Amino acid sequence: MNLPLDPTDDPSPAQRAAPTQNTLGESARTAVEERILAPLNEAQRRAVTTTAGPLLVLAGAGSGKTRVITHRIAWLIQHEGVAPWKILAVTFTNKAAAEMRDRLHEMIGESARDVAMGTFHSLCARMLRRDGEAIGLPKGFTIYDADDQARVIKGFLKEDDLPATGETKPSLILGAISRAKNDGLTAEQMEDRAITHHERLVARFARRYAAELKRLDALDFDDLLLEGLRLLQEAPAVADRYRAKWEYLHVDEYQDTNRIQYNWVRELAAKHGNLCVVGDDDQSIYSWRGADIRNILDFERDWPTAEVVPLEQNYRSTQTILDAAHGVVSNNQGRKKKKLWTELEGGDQITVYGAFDPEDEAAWIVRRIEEASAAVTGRRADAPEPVSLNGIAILYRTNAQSRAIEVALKSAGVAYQIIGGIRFYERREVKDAVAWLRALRNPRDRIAFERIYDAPPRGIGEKTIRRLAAAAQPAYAATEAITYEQVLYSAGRGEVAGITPRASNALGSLVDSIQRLRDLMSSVTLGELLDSVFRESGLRAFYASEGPEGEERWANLLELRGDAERYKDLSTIDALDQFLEFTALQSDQDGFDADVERVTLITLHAAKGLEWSMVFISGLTEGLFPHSRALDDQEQMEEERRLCYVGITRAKRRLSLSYALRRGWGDGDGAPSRFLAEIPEELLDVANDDDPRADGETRFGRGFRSARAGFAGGESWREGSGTPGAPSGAFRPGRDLEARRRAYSAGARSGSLRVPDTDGIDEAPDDDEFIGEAPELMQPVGRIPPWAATGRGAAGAPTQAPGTPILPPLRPRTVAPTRARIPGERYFRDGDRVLHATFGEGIVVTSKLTRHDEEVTIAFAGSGVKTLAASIANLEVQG
DNA sequence: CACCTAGTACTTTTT
DNA sequence: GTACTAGGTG
Repeated sequence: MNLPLDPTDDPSPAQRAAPTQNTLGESARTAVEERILAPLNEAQRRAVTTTAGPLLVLAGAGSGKTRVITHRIAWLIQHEGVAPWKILAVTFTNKAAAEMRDRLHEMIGESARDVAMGTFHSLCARMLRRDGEAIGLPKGFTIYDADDQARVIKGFLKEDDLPATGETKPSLILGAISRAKNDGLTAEQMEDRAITHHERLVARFARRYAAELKRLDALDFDDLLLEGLRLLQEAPAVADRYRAKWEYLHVDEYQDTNRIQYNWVRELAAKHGNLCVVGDDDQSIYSWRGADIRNILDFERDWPTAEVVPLEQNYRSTQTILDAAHGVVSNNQGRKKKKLWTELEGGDQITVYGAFDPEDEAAWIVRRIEEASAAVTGRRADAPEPVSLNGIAILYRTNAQSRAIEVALKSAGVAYQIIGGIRFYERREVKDAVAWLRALRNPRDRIAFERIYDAPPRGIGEKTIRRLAAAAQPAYAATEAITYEQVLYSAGRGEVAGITPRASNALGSLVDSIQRLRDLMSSVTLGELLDSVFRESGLRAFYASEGPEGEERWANLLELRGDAERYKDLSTIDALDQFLEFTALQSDQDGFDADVERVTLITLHAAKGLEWSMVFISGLTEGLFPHSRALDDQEQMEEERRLCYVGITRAKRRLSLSYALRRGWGDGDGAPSRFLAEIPEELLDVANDDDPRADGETRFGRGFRSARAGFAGGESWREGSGTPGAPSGAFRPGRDLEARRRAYSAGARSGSLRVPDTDGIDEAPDDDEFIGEAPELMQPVGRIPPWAATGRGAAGAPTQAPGTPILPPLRPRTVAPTRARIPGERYFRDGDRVLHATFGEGIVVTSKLTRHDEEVTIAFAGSGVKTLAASIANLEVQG
C-alpha cells in the first residue's frame, strides 16, 4: 500500500515549479481529450467536462461513479491545466481514497500524489493537527474511538455508583450524545432542551463528557468533524488558506454525509463554488450515523445554479439483478424516480433457498460455492463459468451472523476473509501496545494510561486506578498545567494519599519504564520505539509465556511493528501522530483485499462500493433483515430496503438469497423477508422447490410462497395479529407460554413434578420427557432485554415490554440418555418422519450419537422442537 | 488488594 | 463468542 501522504501538505517548491498542461498545443490537447473521454459514455463525459460551478452527479449503482471522479480529476489536471494540489476528493473510506489515487496514478502518473484525498475524518484530523491551535486545540490531541469513549462514561458511572446497564448503558448514552452533536447541539443546549428524566440524565453526562475530553486532550469521531467545521468558521485566515488551496472539490458517497460534513464542504466551497458531489439517494444507508438524505435531495435547492447529471447505465450487473434491485427499492416513497439499465440482458435467475436453521443455510451456501468454483479447484472440469473465490462474497445484516457461515467454510476447507467484526486495530494486544504510544504522545490521555496498567497486569488494580483518578481531579482544577502523568509520577514517589506502598512501588517502576521510553523518543524511529515498548511494557515477556494464544497475539504485535516501519522517514512525533491517526481512523473496509483467492464475508453496510461476480445475501428473514428495529418505523424500513438494494446491486452475474426459518435463541422464528416478496417471481429460482418450506404453511413456519402470497395480498404487518408469513407452528413465544401453563397444571394434577434446569437440559430424567413442571419453573430466568422489544417479535407474535419476565423453557429441551441401546448405531436420519405418543407427528432435524445413546432433535407440529433420547422416548419412524 | 475463574447476559449497521 | 460480574485465592 502506498505511503500515507499528508493531503493537507503544500507541494514542495519543485512540484510547484512543475509545468502544467496549460501550455499544451492543440494536437496534444486533442490527444488528452481522446484518452480521458474515450472510455466514457455520454452522461459520464458531461460529468467529467462540467468543471466550473456546482455539479450533482446522480450515480446509480455500478454506473461508473469512481471512474467519473478519477477521469474528472485527470481532465482538470491535463485538459484544464489545474494544478493537482488544487484538487480535493473526499471519500467514504481510506480504502476508497487509496484506490482512487491508484487509478489516477495509472492515468496521469506521479502528479496523482499531489491531489488531496481522504475521508472527512482523516482530512479534519490533519487540518486540526496542523492548524487546530488557531481555535485553541492542543497539537498532540488523541483521537478516541468507541471503546475509549465508553471507558470515559464508565468512569462517570463508577464515580456515581450507577450500573453500566439499562438506561445508563454507555453505548446508549454515547449514542444520544453523538446524535445531539450531529444536530449541532452543545451540552448546554441539550440541558436546556431536556424534558424527560432520561434526556436530563444524558445531557448531564454530555456536559461532563465534553469537559473530560477537553481535559484529556482528546477528540472523538464527532469532534473531529465538529472542530474541523469550527476551524473553517472561526479561524478566517486559516479558512481562507484552505479555500484558496482547494479550488476543485469532490465528494463521493454524498448521500451518506451528515449536516456537519455538509456545512464543512459548503465552507470550503464558499469562494469558488466548484463543488462536485456524487451520490445515489437509493444507497443512503447511514442515517443512524447522522447522514441526512436531504443533503442529496435538496442539493439543487441549496445550489440553484447546479448542473445535474444522472448516470443510469449500469456496467456491473445483469438485467435480472437490476430488475430484482428495482423491484425492491421501488417500494420506497421518498426517492428520486429512476431506473438503471444495462446492456447485459437476461442473466441467471436469482436462486432462493429456504433453510431450516442458520447451519443448514450456511451448508447450502458452501455447497453452492464449491459447485461454482469446482472448475477452479479442479474437481469438475465441466462446471460452467467457474468463479474464483475472490469473486464471491457472502453478505449479512449483522456481524454475529458470520459465525455459522465461517464454521461451514472452515470445515469445507474453503478460504475466506472476514471484513469487520473485530478488526485488527481493535484487538486487545494491539490496542494495548497502541495505548503505550498514546500515553507517550499525550501525557493527559488518562484512558491510555489506565489501559497500560493492565497491559500486562502489574499489580495496579481498580482501587489504585480510582484513587489516581481522584487525585488527578483537584490537580487539574488547581492548574491546567498539571497532567495526569505528573500525578502518576507523584504517586510513584508515594506522594499520593491512599495509594498503598505496594501499588506505589508498582507505579514507580512503571514510571521508570515510561521515562526510559520518553528518553528514547527523540533518537529512534517509530519501529524501534515500538520494540522498546514491547520490552519495557512487559508485553513481549507476557505473551511469550502464554502458549499458543500468546503466540498469535505476539504475531499481531509484530504485524503492528511492520506497519510502523512505513513511517521510518518521519520525525518520531510526526510518525507517532500519523501512525496513531491511522490506527484510529482505519475503517472496516480498509482491511479488504480484493486480490487474494478467498471468499469474502462482509456486512451489507461494509459492502457498499464493492462488487463480486457471485453474491450471497443470507439471513433474509423478517426481524433480521429487515431488522426488528425497523419493523414499526416507516423511515427505518425504507433504509433497510435501500440496504437490500445495495446488497443486490453488489452482484455482477449471480445472486443467491437465503433465509433460515429457525433462528438462534428465544426470539422466535423468522418468516421469509418481505424483500423476497418484492422481487418479481419470474426472476427467482427456488432451490428447494420440492421442500415444504418453499410452499405453504409448514411445521416450521410459513413457507416462502405462502409468505409471498401474504405480502402480495396486502396483509398488514403493522396492525393486527402479526407479520404475514409468521410461522404457524412451533416457537411462538405466546404459544410456548400457553403450553407451559398447560403442562404445569397437568403436572400439578399428576403430582409427578420435576425441576428441570433453566437451560432446558435435564440431567438424569427417569422418564422420556417432562411430565409436569414444578412451580419453580414459573420463576423468570431473565427479562426481555430492551433491544428485543419492538412491539412485534420476529415471529410476528406480539412481544412483551422490556423487563417482562422470560419463563423457562422457551427453547428446545434436551433429554439426556440414561440407558444404552446398541452403542454407536444411529437409528434416525434427518428428515425422518416420526410419531411420538405425546407430541404427535414430527420431523427429525438432527440426530447425534453420544456415548450411551442417540439424541434426536425433532420438530413437532404442535409442540415445538425437542431433543429426546432415542432409548427412552418411544419414537415410531413412519414411511 | 490484585488477579483468576466460572457463570451470566447480551448481539444493527461504523467513520 | 464476548464482556462483564461475583466470588474465591494468594
